[in-house]
Amino acid sequence: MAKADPGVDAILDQLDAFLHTKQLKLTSQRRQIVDKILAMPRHFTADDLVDSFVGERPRVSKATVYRALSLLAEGGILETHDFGEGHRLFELSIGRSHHDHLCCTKCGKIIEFFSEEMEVMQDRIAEKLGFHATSHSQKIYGMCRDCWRAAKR
Amino acid sequence: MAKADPGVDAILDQLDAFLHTKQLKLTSQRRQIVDKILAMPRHFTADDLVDSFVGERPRVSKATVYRALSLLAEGGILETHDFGEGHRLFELSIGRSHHDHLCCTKCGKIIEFFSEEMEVMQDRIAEKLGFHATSHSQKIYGMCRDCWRAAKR
DNA sequence: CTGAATGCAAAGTATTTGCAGGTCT
DNA sequence: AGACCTGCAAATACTTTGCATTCAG
Repeated sequence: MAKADPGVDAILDQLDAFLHTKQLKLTSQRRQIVDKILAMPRHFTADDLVDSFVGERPRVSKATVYRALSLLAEGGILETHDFGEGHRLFELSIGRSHHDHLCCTKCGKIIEFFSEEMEVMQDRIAEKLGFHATSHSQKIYGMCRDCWRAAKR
Repeated sequence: MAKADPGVDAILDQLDAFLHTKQLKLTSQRRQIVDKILAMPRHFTADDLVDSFVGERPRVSKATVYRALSLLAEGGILETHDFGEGHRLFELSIGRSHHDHLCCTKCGKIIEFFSEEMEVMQDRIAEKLGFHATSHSQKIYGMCRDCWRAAKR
């Protein structure tokens, strides 16, 4: 299953390349994990991924999932987010352009956005402060349209 | 001790006001916690605060510290940050204007910055997406001047 | 073949909670 | 008096680790 998933090859290629640089191996479990990630919603937790293996034939253990997620993040295949809910969220970064997030504190909905102007401004600020920036994370918290409407009445 | 700390009264006032709105009480432990917070570095963890009570005469328990920190955050006296190290950092927000952070991924140093332009832009983005924004958090990760210099050679 | 990876369960962290007794207002 | 608070220890939630066995290159 998940044999024609768009991007699976590109991801495995990048993973393999990364693993080679660290003399690590592309195991069947790591392949399975990549497959599963493609079937996950945009943002998922380590536990979501672990759960997706319950009752599977070649089961992958929790420890392996956690270890793989760290590697994937280190290799730039996944990005991690912390929306302050006590656990990390992962998001596939390959084939997706950089973006930031609006988080509804009421219903938990997450909306993505991107602003070139903002990116430029961030670089300028970092530079001015003698900082060599490599990434950034920006979150705007509040209420989405629906929750706001519901709260106002 | 900590009797002439600048701001302690302002903070206790705001805390007391907040507690009243929720019919809660300003206990001696909560006062002690506020005192200790004033003696903490800019960013501190719940555990730092718990530790600051070891061997004190009227000791304050871990549970109480955690409960108080939640209240203080809820009342807008503290702000919480998550720099992805597995624990929350707290920061006094009273008497301090809003700001964002540059985080050095090498040495852990945190530099604050503020940009009016950026604030305006964030509001504009939220509005355009039908979002009622209440706060935001922006972090730029990278290397500070010193670490960058050390890494280049 | 050999170093790396896996599964399992146990160990850690960080934080929360139940409860009996103590304390503000 | 009565609602709220506290300390304690036990419970949670998430993540990491030790170790014997299995596997990829």
